[in-house]
Amino acid sequence: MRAGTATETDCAWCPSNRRCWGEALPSESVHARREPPLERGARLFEQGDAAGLYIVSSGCLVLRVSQPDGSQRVVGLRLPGELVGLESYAHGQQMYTAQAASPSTVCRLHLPALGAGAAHGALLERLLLKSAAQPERASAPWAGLPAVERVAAFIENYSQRAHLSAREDPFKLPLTRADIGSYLGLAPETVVRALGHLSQAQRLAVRGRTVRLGGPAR
Amino acid sequence: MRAGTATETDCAWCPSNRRCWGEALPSESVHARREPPLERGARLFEQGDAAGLYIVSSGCLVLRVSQPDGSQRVVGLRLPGELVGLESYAHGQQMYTAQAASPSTVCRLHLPALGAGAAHGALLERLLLKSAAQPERASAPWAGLPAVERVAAFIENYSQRAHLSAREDPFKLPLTRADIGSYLGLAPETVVRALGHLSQAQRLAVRGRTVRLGGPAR
DNA sequence: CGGCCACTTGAAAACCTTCAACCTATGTGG
DNA sequence: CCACATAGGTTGAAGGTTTTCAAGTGGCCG
Repeated sequence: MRAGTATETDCAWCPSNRRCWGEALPSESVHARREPPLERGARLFEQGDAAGLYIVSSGCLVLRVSQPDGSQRVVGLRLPGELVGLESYAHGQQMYTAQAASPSTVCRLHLPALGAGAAHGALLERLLLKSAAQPERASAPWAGLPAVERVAAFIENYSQRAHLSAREDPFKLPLTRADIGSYLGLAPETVVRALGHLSQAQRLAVRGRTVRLGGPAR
Repeated sequence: MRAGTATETDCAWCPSNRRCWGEALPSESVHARREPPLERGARLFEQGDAAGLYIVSSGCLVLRVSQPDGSQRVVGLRLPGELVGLESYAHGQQMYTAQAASPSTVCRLHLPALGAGAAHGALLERLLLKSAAQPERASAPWAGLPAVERVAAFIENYSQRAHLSAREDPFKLPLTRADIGSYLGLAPETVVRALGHLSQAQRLAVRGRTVRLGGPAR
C-alpha cells in the first residue's frame, strides 16, 4: 500500500507550508517527516496502532471506527491543514483507522517526548490552537443508532466521565429530558420512552433523574 | 447570577487538583483563578463573549449554541476535569453558551498571551493532552435536523474546509454515498434522495461525485 | 465482454416526531 | 399549612420521515 521513502524536513522549507500552518514559519520551528504518498484506499494507520500524529498536506482522509458488533462507521474527515491522530496521544493508541479517500500526502509530526518539558513551546502552542480549531472530534458516535441505543450510550458515557466510585451506585443526571433530547437529536418524549424501554429491559434503573446502571441482575 | 470574589491560586495548592489534572502537580506549574461558585442555571459565559478558557472543578456545565432560526441546541457537556471554552482561542470568541446544569465551580486558566513563546511549555503540554482526550467537541451540529438539511450542512461544511478558490467552482466529493451516510447517520439511499431534493430545489448541482454550490441562479 | 462497485429508484414497514392531555414535584404567596 | 402556579415529566394516538428490501442502471477495469 505504501511505497517510497519518508524524508525529514523542516516545515519552513516546504513550499506548501502555508496550507498547513496558515502563516510563514521561522525555520527550525516545526520539524516534520513527509511520508510517502498514499494512494486512494491506502491506510495511514489502523485503529489500535501505536500513537502517531500527522498533518494532512494534500488529499483527504476518512476516519473510521470498528464497532463492537463488527460494523464500521465514519467518524470524521480530514482535509489539508488538519491534524490526524491527535487523540492517540491521550489514549496511547489510535482511536480510529485513517484511510485515504483520495490520493493524499501527509507529514508526521514528532512530538518531542511529552514530559520533556518546555523545550518546544512554539510547536505545542500551534498544535493547541489547531486542535481547538479542529471542527470535529470523532463526531457523535451514536449517530444513526436507534433512539434507545443513543440514550443508552449517552448514559454510559456520562457515567464514565463522571468519576463514579462504584459502577452500581445510583447517580443523578443534571439534565432535563429536553436537554438530553436536544443533545442527542431526539424529541424529549422519545427520551422518556427510551428510558422506559431500558428500564424494562433491566439495562438500567431510572426514577426521575436518578439512574443506576445495569438492572438488578447485573 | 454570579456572586463572590475570584481568587488567584496555584493548582498545586488546591486540594482537588487531582480531579482536574489527574496527578500531583509541581507548584508554580499551573496558575489558575478560582471563580465564584455558579448556582444551577447561572451562565459562565455567552456565545460571542470574549475568549476565555476554564476548567471544571465540580458540578456540570451544559454547552448550547443558538441557531440562526433562533432555536437552541445542546452541543456538549463538561464534567469535572474537562475544559470549557478552548475553541474560543482559535475563533476569537466563545462558540457556545456555558450554563451550570448543577451547582458548579470552575477555575479560569490564563493562557499566557499566545505567541509569547516557549515560556509555559508544561502548561501547554497538559492542555494539549487534555484537549486530545476531550470526548466531544461541540458534537454533530446537524443532529436532529431532517436528512436533507444534514446533507446540505455536510456539503457546506466540506466546501468551506476544503480551501476552494471560488465558491461557484464545482468540486469533487471524495466520499461515496455510503460513507456520507455513515458519517451523518443516514442510509445511503437517504443520502441519494436528499441530494436529489437539494438539486431540485436548486440549492446545489450534483452529478455523480461532482458538486457545485448554489443552483444556476446564485 | 463480464464482473464489480457505486449509484439510483420504488414500495412497504419501522421508527420517530408531533400534538394534546394529564400527572407529579417543587416552591411561592396567602 | 394549604392553594396555587410552574416546570418537568409521562402517556396515547396520528402523521411524517427514514430505513429496509429489492430490483435495476451506469461506469470502470481486468
